[in-house]
Amino acid sequence: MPAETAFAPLLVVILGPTGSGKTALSLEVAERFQGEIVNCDSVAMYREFEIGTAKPNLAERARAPHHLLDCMDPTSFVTAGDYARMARQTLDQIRLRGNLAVVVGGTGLYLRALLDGLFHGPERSEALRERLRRRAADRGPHHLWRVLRRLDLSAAEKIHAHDTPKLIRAIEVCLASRQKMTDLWKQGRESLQGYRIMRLGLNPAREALYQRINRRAQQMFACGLLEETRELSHRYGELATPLQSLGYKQALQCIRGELSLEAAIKAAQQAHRNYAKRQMTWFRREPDTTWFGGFGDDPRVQQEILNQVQQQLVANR
RNA sequence: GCACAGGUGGGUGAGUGGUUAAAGCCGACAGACUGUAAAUCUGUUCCUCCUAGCGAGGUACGGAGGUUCGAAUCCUCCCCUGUGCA
Repeated sequence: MPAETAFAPLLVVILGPTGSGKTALSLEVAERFQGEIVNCDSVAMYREFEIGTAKPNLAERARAPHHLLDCMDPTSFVTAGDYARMARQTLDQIRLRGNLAVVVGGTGLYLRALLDGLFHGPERSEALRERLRRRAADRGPHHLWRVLRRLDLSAAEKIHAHDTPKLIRAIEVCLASRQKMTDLWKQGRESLQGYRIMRLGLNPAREALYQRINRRAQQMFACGLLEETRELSHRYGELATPLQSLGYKQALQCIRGELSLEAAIKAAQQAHRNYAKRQMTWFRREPDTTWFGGFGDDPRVQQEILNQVQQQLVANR
């Protein structure tokens, strides 16, 4: 370990798929070591979205300070860049207070943006995107890909011709910066400095995870997800970003009469399961992660993790 | 009991004599991911073998026979399911 990081403060990162018990675990860690929790879940950042996001409830939030939770207006957009900036500021403040920062979340891109940084590229341009989308609509399915190939061949080789959002971002970067996106990538990223990062991964058995996800999604509907969705869609319009996400999307379809309640629950469960799987694909690549084959609310898993964090904190001194 | 309709791979559902191990969709599994990522996209998906290939063999469209060079597809009988009439 490099000398300058040997005495750097510890940063605990808890990652894992949805339903793996990250919240319960983070609370234990924060309580025990005077920690503050930094949310790293894209949808949980939006205010007023409660039931469908499985945010920590009020009693849970009282157990430790929480950050980047409930901090955005439902009509706003958050990007990975926004998140990384806010999270880094939050981390600085926690450090000044002498507390342990515990980053908890399931949004892989946000976590990477925070820890590794993003490349130095231009921000989104809504106008440009609108133009691209419109042109793509009447010029056929591979139009965007052909445009990108002309602007940045190696980017086009990496991005599949069907992957519209990534093609649009790449074209946007090339056009706005007047450089190839892949050239900008070569300039590197600004990774988070000054912390000893301890990544703890939760990886419960797939079958058990899916069962838990099914149960939880059903409970969300039983606890009033439909009512919450109805209210939020009235207030912010059906197009509000968080209303497009897991559970809310299906609830909205049910409200519109496109899905029966039973079908909506099934679809929501399915979407959550698929999401959990995608998260695992992402997190498996996360470097230097210590994996635990259980749920974060399992006392044995908690005990083991508490011990390991303890050891790291002692080693820090 | 009679009359129709139908039984296809994990599910759904095409296919009605031959490049059909069987479309498509879903699921499952695996993968990608550099500013809306709870998004978006890709691959594999009967079994066995290898020199790992538009490779070889074996099974497979309810069951048993049959017709045919060749059957998921045609014929016979049987077993199930749905609907209508008794």
